[in-house]
Amino acid sequence: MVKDLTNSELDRKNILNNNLAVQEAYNYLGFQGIKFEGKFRYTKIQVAQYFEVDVRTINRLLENHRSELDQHGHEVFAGNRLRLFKEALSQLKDIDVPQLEDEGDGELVGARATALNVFTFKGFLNVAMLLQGSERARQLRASILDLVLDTLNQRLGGTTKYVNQREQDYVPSALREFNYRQEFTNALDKYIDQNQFKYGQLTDRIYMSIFKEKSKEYRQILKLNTKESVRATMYSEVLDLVSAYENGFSDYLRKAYEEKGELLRLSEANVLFKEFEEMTEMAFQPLKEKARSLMASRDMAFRDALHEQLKEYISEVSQEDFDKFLGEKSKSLEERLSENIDVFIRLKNK
DNA sequence: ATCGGGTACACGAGCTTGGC
DNA sequence: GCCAAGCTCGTGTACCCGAT
Repeated sequence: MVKDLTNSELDRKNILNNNLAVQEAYNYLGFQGIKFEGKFRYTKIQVAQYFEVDVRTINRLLENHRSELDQHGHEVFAGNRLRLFKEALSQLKDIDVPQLEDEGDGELVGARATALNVFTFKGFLNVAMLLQGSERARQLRASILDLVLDTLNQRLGGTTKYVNQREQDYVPSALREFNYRQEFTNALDKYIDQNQFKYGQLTDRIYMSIFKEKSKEYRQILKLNTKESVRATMYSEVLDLVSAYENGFSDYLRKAYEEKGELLRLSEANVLFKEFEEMTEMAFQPLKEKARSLMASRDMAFRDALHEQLKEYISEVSQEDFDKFLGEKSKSLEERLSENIDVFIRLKNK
């Protein structure tokens, strides 16, 4: 599916929030900005010249997409900041930066200018994603999409299946969940009649309650084969919630069993689950919303997977998330495991 | 629907001017 | 020669419009 960046704010944000990709794009383009306050800056005139469009066209983008552009680094310099920026500019002129000399005939800033539109590199990319008419912008959009895929592939070694395991919280959450899962299956063994369907059915009920998909549907959406573990692909926030359900429902089953004094039937357990779900509805609501939103948004951005049932929860993936899963602190599971060995031992001895 | 063009007004820093 | 008021200029912002 080819994304049309010019008409999807969500897709634009998902690229601009990916700092790694933005960094790659900067290196790739070699469009040198003026370093100011730690960021590379471009004046409105520079941006217009780069894309070979009228300055007026950039003005119109500013009128129609102001908040988005501001969010991605567009600013108006005035007063003291403008003075400092002009100084930085004239210093560059002295050292004779060819990039700046070549572009256009006039000065980048008039001496008496009292306000100035300035973009960061990210803002410049944002403009590229909005300009429909510029051929250079169109080419840049295509390169960006390739770059995003490349960096994703580079980081993840070709597969996005286990991208969920790359963040710091995954291993502790997975280990905790593993323990609660054991308690849960123990509870199903102890309190429910012998029935080959009980594990699958009640697990699916938990999944349905949290993210509106049964295990089978989830597998299809993430293209997992039968040997691949569903839980190994879940984000820590989802795993935590699964743990909460398993722990809570195990206890609920035990009480029902003790009250009844004999083994429960699977049909009874299903009714009990419905009760449990209603009882915890309000308490779990905020966590469910969060888990659904993170899961749907991340799977869209990282795995190119669409959870149809969670469509309304899709939003942008935050910069923090991109860093968490793809940035310097992100790591493969093998690295995480050796790091978390003490946690593992602690949980095992519980 | 997008783009370039036009107009009008606001703003503030630098320049000009005129009174002392 | 000095100072402050007022003017000038480049820019931003917000409209509208017609050509393509």
